[in-house]
Amino acid sequence: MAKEENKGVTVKKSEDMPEWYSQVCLKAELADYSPVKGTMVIRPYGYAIWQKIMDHFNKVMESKGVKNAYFPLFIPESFFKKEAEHAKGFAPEVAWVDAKSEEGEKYALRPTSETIMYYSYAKWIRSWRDLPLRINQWCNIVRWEVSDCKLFIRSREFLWQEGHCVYASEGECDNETLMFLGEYKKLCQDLLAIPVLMGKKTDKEKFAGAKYTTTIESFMPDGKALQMGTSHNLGQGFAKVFGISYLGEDEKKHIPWQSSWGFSTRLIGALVMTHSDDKGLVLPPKIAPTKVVIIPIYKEKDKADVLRKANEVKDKLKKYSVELDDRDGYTPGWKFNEHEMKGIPLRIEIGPKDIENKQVILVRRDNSKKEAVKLVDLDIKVSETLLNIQQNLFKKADDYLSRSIIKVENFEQLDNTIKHKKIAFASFCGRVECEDHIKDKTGGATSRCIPFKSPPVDGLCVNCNTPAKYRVYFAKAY
RNA sequence: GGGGUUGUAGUAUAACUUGGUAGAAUCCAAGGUUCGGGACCUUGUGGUCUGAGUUCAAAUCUCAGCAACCCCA
Repeated sequence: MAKEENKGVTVKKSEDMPEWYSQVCLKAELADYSPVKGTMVIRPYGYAIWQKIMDHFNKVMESKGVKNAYFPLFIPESFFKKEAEHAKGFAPEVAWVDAKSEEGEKYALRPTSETIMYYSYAKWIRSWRDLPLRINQWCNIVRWEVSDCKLFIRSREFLWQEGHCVYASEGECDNETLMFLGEYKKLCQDLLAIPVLMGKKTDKEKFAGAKYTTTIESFMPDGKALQMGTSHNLGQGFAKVFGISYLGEDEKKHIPWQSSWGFSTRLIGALVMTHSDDKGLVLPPKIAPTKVVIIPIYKEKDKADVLRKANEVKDKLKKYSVELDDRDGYTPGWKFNEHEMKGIPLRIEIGPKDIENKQVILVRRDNSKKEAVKLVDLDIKVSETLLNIQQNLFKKADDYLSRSIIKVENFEQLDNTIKHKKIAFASFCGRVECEDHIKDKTGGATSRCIPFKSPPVDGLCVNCNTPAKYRVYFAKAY
């Protein structure tokens, strides 16, 4: 047990989640604050997680024919004005730079890159042979938030990927919009062990300028939903205003269809909130930069023997990204706590007793279970346990999500469900006025998504009692 | 957008009410003893968020700025 208040996380996740969350991010050395309000430093340990996410998704994109590229940070004001809905949607949070063009035109720092990219697309796309065009960029984004900021979850500058594709046909665009959303779901569930709800956004919540927006939503332990990624079918609106067209095989000019899709460093925030506990960060093995840490335990006379054996074990397990903590001057207990704070999935303790018994002690971060494992079985045991931790974390989160969804039949039930920090699954007509009203009356519940396989509608809208078009998940959200 | 709380070594704090030498801890550095769940001794480095004002004198009182956190929209 920690004796000093300032050593571990000093509040319980269940009692003060905002404070707990900040402490875990800071003390696990994922992130730090920076002097400009609403900005943050992603520290090496946090960035290592982002790199793992990038590695995973770069492979996915490569397999789908998406190329990485980079477009400028600065966007001319006139570009925003071309697509009215888009301009209106982003206007409140665009940051403008002081420097202007020689003609006096203002420049924005990109809040998203549709306009600057499609200017180029219009030059590059001439023929049906140029399609489909699939380009992604990894970059920083600036949205000058006025509401409260939170590490990873909401900051004025963040990192993301944005994919922008152009297709000859609507069908192809529809298919790939969904395909990329599906890849996001796989990333969240397989890599991050975070279950998600998948569906469409309502008209109120869709991306400014899109024909429709699809989304994956996760549900945090404090009862708030978190958008994990979105994929938009942009229709032909942007193509029209940016002059993107191609000559078809029929020798006629056509307007193409476009999609865009993105996820951000927010995923790291979701990762922290979903799995971690009162001892600090808990990382699913697949995303953990270090999966196994070895702690040697010795008195001075045993030191050489223990370290030799510890190095042998490290070598044997090197395919799991294993670290040997052989620092002098820290007791084993200190090291246990530190690596628990940083969420390393598996700990191996090796001391004189273990060497004698040809074994090591294996300790899981997710449930603290300790077990003696014979050296001959270690490789297979580590492999199995890492897999089991990954599955266990997903299952816990998935059970929580399932338990949190409450089917409601009227407004009173919806309101009650939101007050109890659950997700209400409600019949809904889809009108913006109704959604505004629900948000207002429930103290902030927004529609998270209309599931793709929405059950047959048999009821009336919870707000206006007209026949409902579909069922929608409502929850408060980050 | 509205309201509230807070800001003192790297961290977490004491002194603030009643203005008067910023003090213990921990971290960090050096040396020594330790080492199976946050060990200990000795020595050392390091601090009042920024800027104005009041005052002989400001960590303390006033104002503004900046930042963090919380609640509500």
